Amino acid sequence: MRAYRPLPRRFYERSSVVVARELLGKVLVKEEDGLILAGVIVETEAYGGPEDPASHAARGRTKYNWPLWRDPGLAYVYRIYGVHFCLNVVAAEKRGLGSAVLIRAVEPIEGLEVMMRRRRVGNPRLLTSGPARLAEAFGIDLSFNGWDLTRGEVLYIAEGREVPDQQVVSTTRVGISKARDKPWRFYVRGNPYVSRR
DNA sequence: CACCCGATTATCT
DNA sequence: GATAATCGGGTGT
Repeated sequence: MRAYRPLPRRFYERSSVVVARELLGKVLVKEEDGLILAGVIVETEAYGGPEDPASHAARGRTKYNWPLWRDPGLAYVYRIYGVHFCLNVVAAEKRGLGSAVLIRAVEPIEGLEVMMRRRRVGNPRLLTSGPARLAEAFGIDLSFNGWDLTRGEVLYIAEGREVPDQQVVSTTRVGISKARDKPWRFYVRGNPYVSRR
């Protein structure tokens, strides 16, 4: 019996805004040769298709963003500022719409020692409280671009705990210059691993 | 080819 | 608060 149950593809076959909200409380899992890393998703952001100027889909298809136009449930990993990686999961009512959800923060629950070694920090709060921080802690790089997160192998997202609406905060997205009015960032109120800003 | 900007973070002052 | 890290993608000469 598996420790974590991967979310089925149909979970991701909804609008990215709905999926971003529903991903709160789910578990990001990485399995590397028996080593297990896991963290509860506590912060996400929804990005639309080409009609959302803040989305990478607005650039049209490029060498790296091709997963955005493939099946919901695939990972879209990109390099940012030349030095970091960020993890998205493709989410849309149907294939080809270009929308996705950025995983911005998780609360680490398994594999803390390995994460601390990779991140070279002692304070647990600095391990995974930001999209590039969690990518480094989990060892996520461009080799996972296009990875199918529904297969339950190596890197996937699993069932977790329900987060009641009362604990969910919706605000505008972080770090963008276009379409700044959309309230498509979601996080768990009071969780210490939510990224600061 | 040159230049600018970016879904970020660590490390200064 | 300011800056460097320096890759991917867009734009303009």
